[in-house]
Amino acid sequence: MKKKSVNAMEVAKLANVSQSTVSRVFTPGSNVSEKTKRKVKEAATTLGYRPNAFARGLIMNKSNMIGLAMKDIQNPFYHEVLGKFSKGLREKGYHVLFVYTENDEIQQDEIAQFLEYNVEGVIVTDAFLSSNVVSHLHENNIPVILFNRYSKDIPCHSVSCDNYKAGKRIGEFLLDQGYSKLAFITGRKNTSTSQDRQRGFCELLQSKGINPVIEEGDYTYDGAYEAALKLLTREDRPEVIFGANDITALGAIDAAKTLNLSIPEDIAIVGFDNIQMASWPSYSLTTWEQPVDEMIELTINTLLIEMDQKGSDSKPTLVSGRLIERNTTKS
Amino acid sequence: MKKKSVNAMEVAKLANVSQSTVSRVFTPGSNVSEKTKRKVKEAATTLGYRPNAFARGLIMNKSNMIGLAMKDIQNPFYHEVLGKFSKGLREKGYHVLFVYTENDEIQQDEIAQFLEYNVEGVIVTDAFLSSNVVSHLHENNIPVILFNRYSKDIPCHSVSCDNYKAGKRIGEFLLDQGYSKLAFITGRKNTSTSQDRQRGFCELLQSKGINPVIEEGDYTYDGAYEAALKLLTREDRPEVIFGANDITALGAIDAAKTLNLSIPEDIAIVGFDNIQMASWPSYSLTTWEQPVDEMIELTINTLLIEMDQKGSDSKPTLVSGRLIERNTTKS
DNA sequence: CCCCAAAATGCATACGTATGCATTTTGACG
DNA sequence: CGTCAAAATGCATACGTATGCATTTTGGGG
Repeated sequence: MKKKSVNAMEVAKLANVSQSTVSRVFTPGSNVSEKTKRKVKEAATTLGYRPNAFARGLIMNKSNMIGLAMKDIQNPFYHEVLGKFSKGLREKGYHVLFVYTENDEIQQDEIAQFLEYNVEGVIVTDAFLSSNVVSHLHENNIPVILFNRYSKDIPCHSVSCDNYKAGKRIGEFLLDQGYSKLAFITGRKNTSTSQDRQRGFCELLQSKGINPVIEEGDYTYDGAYEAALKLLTREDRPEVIFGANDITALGAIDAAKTLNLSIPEDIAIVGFDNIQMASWPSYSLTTWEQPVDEMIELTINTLLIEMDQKGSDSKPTLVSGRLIERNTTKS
Repeated sequence: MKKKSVNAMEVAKLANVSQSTVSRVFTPGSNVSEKTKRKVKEAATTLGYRPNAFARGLIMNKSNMIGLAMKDIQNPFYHEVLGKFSKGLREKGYHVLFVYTENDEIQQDEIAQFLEYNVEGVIVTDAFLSSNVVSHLHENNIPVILFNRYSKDIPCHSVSCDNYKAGKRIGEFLLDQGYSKLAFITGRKNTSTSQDRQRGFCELLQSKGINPVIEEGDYTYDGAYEAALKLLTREDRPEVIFGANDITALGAIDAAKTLNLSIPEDIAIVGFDNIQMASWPSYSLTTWEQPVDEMIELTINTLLIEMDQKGSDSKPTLVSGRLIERNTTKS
């Protein structure tokens, strides 16, 4: 069985034109008469011809691919995000080269794929970049954008929720509800998301003279469960736990249930992300909704602009979101 | 700012060799002396050279890419699967071209991407292919494999859990526990997974003279919640609900909780997939574990074999899995 | 019917790599 | 040191497409 690579030449022969003309038919905005365009398209369909993306990419120095890196984590939030990125990018004519990374930090050899395949941009969600990886990409004129992460040490664009403000707003909300003993379960400590939510939350409380208890989590259900158990068995039990994300909050809910505490009477709980599960009756979690669609759109647009005019100043983009009140806080 | 495409020629000049030699250095198994290999690699590092995958793919007619198609669904099971595929394929030297589809059936224009980029194989999870799409791929010598799906109308390989046997086994188990009034909530009716689980379950029960109640779901939490409400408010309430997957079962659990039924005393519930959430204390769901790692490995290996020697007979591969007993069934 | 600008098309080349074949280098042995 | 097979390297070309430039065709006005 032979390799049947139907190429532009064969189409050209069948349509009695030159290979150039075939190429032009498949290049929008070229000068081709309607008549030959029809003729060529017909021939192409007959032979089942499709332009070879490799040859095209080689000569045009354009791959139409975007690299998408994502870390292994049990958070449905990112599954949703992945789908929306894929859809949004396709609408703009780009394809997704996907890399799943197991390390906290994107490694050189994972970037290597992106470079070899000439991706035109890279989106990183839920993972880090060391600054030399970023500069490695920048040297090759490939813009990078962090989704839901940022770092001031690393010169690249980012789009995320204004976690600091959201943390403050949540603190404010909880004080308004009359709570005075509050706790926070962190995510992985080295993530900007966790840090900012904590900082906003704590600063607001401290400005009112309240010092929240901090317990360390890692954005996983199990980690949060353990952390919540510690908090809930303190002699001085908090009245509210704010979890760094929804999964964390769900872990805390289950820990409370295990201890036969009732929610929100004995312990109130607040999460962050508004994943689908947060609305399930078993949990009905009060949480912060990130405007995912807006964030995705911003990310894609920022990246496309950056691909056009390389080297604009990198700056973090922040969106706000809003509080979703459900039944894990008193109303 | 110029396009700085460091190519093999520049490396060759720096290392005082020919471009051919540079190419050979980056082609495993070629004849190159150790000395020049070192010299070239050093020059390559200095210049930051990476072989251009497009040029390489063009001449070798080999893209080292696998197309992965996945449908939009709120099932964490597939998130896990995606990660493992990505990892497994990379270990074999392949990259992932990712396509998220919103339709039940993979469309021609989604396949088009795969063809243009010369993917060497296609993995489809949780979605369908019409037979003309499959033949379209086969015409181009691209093997396709269905993960967790199959169809006897469509001539292509597949790897899935033996859902029929598992359904039987679950029926058997529940009868052993002494239940006699059983119900099943389907997934999307047109999926082989849902059909087979239902068929195995029902056939076993019917062989014992029991007719389970069937309620229609769609593999979503909300659909299952509604379906379970219907079942649980029947005058003749079932003792057990078997949900076509874990998400379905979780929806059923929450419906039961909403009605203040206790689990498993008033109503027992069984799921399928053993997603992480099934083990969370709030649910602690009895379910069927699919041997995901084994399935992934089988899928990848089958695909690679098929890529080597095209055109072997397509046959479904089945694996078994096992029952995980937790607290939603009496022990 | 002719003329000429504009539109359409063809020709030739370039993109960066792999590889068959020719040529040179290596190194073991006589 | 000479010989010669094997190893290493270089040369030239091909992969399939896009595009600048040259050439041909088109069509409208005189």
